Amino acid sequence: MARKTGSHSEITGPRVRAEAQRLFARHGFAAVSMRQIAAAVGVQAGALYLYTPDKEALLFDLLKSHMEELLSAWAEVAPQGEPLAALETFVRFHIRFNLTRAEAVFLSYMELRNLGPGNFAVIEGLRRAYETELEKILIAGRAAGAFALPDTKLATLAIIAMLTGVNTWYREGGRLSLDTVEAIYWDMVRKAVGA
Amino acid sequence: MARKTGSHSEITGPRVRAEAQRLFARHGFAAVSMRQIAAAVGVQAGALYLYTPDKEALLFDLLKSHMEELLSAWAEVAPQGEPLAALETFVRFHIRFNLTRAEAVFLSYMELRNLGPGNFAVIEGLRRAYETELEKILIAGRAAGAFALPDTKLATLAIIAMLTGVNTWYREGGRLSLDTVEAIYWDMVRKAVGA
DNA sequence: AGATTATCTGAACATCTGTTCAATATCAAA
DNA sequence: TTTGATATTGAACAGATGTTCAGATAATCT
Repeated sequence: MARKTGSHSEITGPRVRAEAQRLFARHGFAAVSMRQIAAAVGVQAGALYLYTPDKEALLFDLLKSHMEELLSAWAEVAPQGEPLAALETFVRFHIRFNLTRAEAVFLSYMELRNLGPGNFAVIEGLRRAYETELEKILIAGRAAGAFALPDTKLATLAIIAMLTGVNTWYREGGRLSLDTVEAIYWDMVRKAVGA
Repeated sequence: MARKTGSHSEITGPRVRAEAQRLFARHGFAAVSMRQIAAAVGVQAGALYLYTPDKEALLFDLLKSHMEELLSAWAEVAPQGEPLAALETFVRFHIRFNLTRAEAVFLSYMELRNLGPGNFAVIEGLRRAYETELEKILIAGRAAGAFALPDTKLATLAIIAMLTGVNTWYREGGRLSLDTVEAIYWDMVRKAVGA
């Protein structure tokens, strides 16, 4: 047996990444073997190396793609107007976007330590770029007198931590609708920044 | 070679737990082998099984001890008075306590998935008990008209996520003193709850 | 001093690890 | 229909994995 009927790299490649993301998120990077990923895809372990040079590169690829999609999704939505409206847009965007990609978000927070120094720096840079997007809003709002904040850097990290926390408990069909959750968090953030 | 001079279970036992915690936090539970832990303690792998029935039990022990110490440390500090003061006490306690035990906190958030269902339920129960401590304050404050909160459960989770986030960036000797950080976070929390 | 208990070694177990590669079957183009 | 590129297998590699246990040494008790 060798090449399988109907085999195409445009199909197998994405499936490898998808199964790897699912398994890494569920069990952790180190706890998942290449053979488990291969089995989930329906292929032998050796075939994975047509799609990644090694295991760490597979993780890095997932994290990098996620962060880039996060940044470009924000770029499409990012408002230019008044800081208060911009902050509300950010809060709702962050909650909604992260909930649709819970696995990738989980990985981005939990598996950074499995990256080598170079790869780590790349992901950290992308994360910092995202944080800067929020801080720009806070700085503008403070300059305009709309927000009362002792420290915009800390406020940035505090708000992002608070919003990302939604991922740990929100389940579709639960007690509160996504819209309600967004509204409640926006209410708390708005008050926290003194607006 | 067999028993070593000066060997005592009261010394080796704690060292096993300490090194395991250090290594698990640094590299992740699945990525650390029993032989690595043993080497860090200065002992052969087989000797670890005098102190734990298996690897998962070692992790469970660390998580359970941490959560119990967290709860009992809070019990010693927990104020009875007015909700606003109680909330400030909680905020400062959470930040300060968690920073002194960064490794254990990290483990408690990251390695839960490596526990079997029974052990998982125990830790989750302890975590919920801690969350309830905060929610009790929020409920009392809302009843007294001191806080304006649409949902105390969400506020509980939001506040804890925000405060725990400090662990990801705070470093001793950094830009801000611990006192300043506490004050800034307390300012944001106080405003967020509408007080 | 001798007997008992506590602590640790070192080898062994079966199985799993990431990765490489020659062989082979299918696909797409000429 | 032949040809070359593409996708996959399956075996192999050297080493690591969690765990057990008989044997050996040190500490402690009588």
